[in-house]
Amino acid sequence: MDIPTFNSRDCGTCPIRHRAVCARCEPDELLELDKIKYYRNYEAGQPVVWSGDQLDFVASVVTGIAALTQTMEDGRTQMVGLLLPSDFLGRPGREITPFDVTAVSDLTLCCFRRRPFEKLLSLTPNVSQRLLEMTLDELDAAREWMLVLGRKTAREKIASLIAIIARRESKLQSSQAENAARFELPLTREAMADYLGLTLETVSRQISALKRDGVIELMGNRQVHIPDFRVLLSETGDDADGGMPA
Amino acid sequence: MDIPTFNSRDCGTCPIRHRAVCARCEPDELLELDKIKYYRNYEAGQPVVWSGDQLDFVASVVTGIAALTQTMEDGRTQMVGLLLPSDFLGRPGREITPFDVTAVSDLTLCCFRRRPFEKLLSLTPNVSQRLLEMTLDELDAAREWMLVLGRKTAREKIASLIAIIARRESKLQSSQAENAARFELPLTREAMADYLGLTLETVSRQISALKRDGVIELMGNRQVHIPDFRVLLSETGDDADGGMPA
DNA sequence: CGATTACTTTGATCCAGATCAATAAGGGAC
DNA sequence: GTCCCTTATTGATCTGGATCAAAGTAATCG
Repeated sequence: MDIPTFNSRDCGTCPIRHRAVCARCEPDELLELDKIKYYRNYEAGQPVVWSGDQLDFVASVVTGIAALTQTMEDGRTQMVGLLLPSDFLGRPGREITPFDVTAVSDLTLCCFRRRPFEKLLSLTPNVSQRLLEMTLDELDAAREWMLVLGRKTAREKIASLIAIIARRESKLQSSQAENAARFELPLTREAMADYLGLTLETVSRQISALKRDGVIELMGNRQVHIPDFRVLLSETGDDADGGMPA
Repeated sequence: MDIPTFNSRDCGTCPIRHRAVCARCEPDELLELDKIKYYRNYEAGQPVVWSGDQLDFVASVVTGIAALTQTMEDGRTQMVGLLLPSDFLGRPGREITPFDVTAVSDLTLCCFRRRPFEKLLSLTPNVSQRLLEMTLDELDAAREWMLVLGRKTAREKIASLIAIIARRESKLQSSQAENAARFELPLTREAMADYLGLTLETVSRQISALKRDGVIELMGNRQVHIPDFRVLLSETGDDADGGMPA
């Protein structure tokens, strides 16, 4: 993950300008992007949009975490996506969001008004290629997650979720000296349950079990320490090699 | 879903040229696409690629059905995607497939060698926009499916699967005069189980139950008749309005 | 045509995770 | 500090779907 520093300040804040785009865009493409860009902030728990509502912008996550959830007629809910920094939200060519979007932690979005963004897309192959890449990544992650939902046991689900978060978090601080890691769990037990297709009681029980078995250590409810990452991975049920991008 | 007939024969066979692309492409972009295009055929059951293998082409489905599946260390498998005609397979910018691709029925793919296709992508905004659209559709479908896997009961899962297939099939023949439909189930019980995160016994039991309750009628094992589509939908657990694209 | 093989249905039992219910532990605000 | 409220843990019981086991039904092939 090399971040070319065409313009270091902006590259750090707007994922659509990150990497690929920055490296290859013409300066005036970037100017165009900047002209229609603005930031929005949400507090933890606050809704971004409801399913069925108009979403008049597309955005990418700068900091914080957003959840995509779907709700059934009788109120059962399933989280169908977890947007971490640099993930993309919304889609060009569609006005309506098919799921609820909620800020799970304090959240900053880098937004682009839809119309100008779409226009820009049709003119600049690099921007749309970058967007395609991001979308394909999210699709891979979604499919990875289907395996988790469809076939894993409760214990494996918890281990998988912790592994994914650990990987994303420690990628940011990239301080994973060896096989240990330490980070903050950004989700409540309920949110985890919602993501994993479990109940919050089961989540709690399995976390306790992993703690008891020495796979993870908890300081308070959120601060996690993983003494040996390989042990955690062996609990996910995944293939030793290929497992888990996201 | 209007299919503009820029060139009716080709539009019917190559989904990447369908719709959006056909309507907006310059003739020479289409020529470029045609130059690097070729067809491949697979028999039902035959593998297209294995997880981890090189995939030196990208493709879209012309006829038949392909399944994307992932396998866990201990052999548990989960289908993570079902590619129906016009769906896209493979991704520009990545050589390796992260899941097994198998022909579920006899299958024809419209293939493009990777390199020339990527080059074309970077030059023609319309083609990459079209591809982006298709990818976003698949992403939506994947997320829809996460709800099915995470929160639905076995009966609801079966009803959802039948509803999705019915919608895709009858879209093709668009002969759904009123609320009835009749079509071929293209999957074995085992493949359904694999997609739904169930066992084949449970699939069989639930299909029998839906038959007993008059929601569906079977002639042989594969031919399905749905007397009233709305009854089937009420069994999916989805919201009356917003439910199930894909 | 019967034989072999693959697919499907149905039955009996078991167990992982849901559900119901209570208690404990943080974490602000005052 | 105490009170209130949200989040988390733990226990007891129940149940939907898995698992194990056995027929039943098509399809394919010599």
